Amino acid sequence: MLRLSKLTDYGTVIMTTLAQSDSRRSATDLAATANLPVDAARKVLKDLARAGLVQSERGAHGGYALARPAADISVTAIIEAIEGPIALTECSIHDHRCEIEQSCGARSNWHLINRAVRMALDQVSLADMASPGSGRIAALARRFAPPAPVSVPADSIQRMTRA
Amino acid sequence: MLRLSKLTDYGTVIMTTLAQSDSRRSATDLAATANLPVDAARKVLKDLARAGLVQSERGAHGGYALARPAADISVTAIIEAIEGPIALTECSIHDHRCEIEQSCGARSNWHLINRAVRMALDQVSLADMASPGSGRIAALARRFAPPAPVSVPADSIQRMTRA
DNA sequence: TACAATTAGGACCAATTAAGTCCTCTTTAC
DNA sequence: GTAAAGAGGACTTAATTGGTCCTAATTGTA
Repeated sequence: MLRLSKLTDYGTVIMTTLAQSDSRRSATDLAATANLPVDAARKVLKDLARAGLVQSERGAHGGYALARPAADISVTAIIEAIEGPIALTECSIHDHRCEIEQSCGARSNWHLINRAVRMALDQVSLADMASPGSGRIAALARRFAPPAPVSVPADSIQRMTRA
Repeated sequence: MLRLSKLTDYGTVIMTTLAQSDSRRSATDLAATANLPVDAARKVLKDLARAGLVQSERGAHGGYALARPAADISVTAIIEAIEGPIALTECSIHDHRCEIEQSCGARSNWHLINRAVRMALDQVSLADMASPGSGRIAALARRFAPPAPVSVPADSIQRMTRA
């Protein structure tokens, strides 16, 4: 569906909450603040810790804190920590696992499209997510808009039907 | 998983095949050319027809053809024809269907991030997909690369931990 | 007119994936 | 020693996807 999993969504919310805290927070505490199911929050935090995005401390008074400044954590990093590498199609990462690979003219393009999407996500940092009014994300969206008019000029249209 | 469904993938392959044909092709024929399961191809073609991306003709010698020039069909259109609107998160399209909506600081940003991704996809046309050597997609990927150095300059990092 | 080739529109089932729980173990402060 | 916390993973249920199949409607041709 080209949709992030719910856990990933939770992940961004939790990270945003963490970015706005100045001390270590427990999973329970974070879940309560962010209004998330506790067990799910725990699971997500474990993933984030494994990926090195948050630092965990065990034991009484333990909890989680960002492992580095929010500006240094991209949305991509959060997504990939929870659901693995971004890959719009099977062939955008693994080669040779697709049966039609030979006959498929689209493959090399998927690599590139995947990269474009990944870069879009790469350029949004947790700091951007956590400061709604900053306008940096809006600026990014603007930068990605088509350079010229939205639709291709009619005389440049090359019909793909070939002889 | 942030992955397109297999049917969508088939859709792009089928459309690519169609873009390279100069006459109407039957579902069976297209499936054979593209090396896809026939039933799946049929299903995809029905979706594409409903969305107005291909024109169908019933009866003997019926089949499918692109409804407009390949340069006028975006990858977004193909994706949305098969799996509905692009929405990275629940809240990127529907408002009010998420329980944590009030408390969630990330929502407004997801709208914008979603838009950025959508625009990336918007700018790839079927004509681009169908001509592997054109370099237009590579150019797009380049345009989306971060403007300055990849990592934010250290002195501009604003720690999100607040008092 | 009958028939064969096609698309239209779903229904159905099996396999996979995601979401949500729960359990046990380890670590640490008090 | 005990309670609070994270680590790691198993398990169950629900949702989604992928693949198949069936029946109707349409159209060219013998």
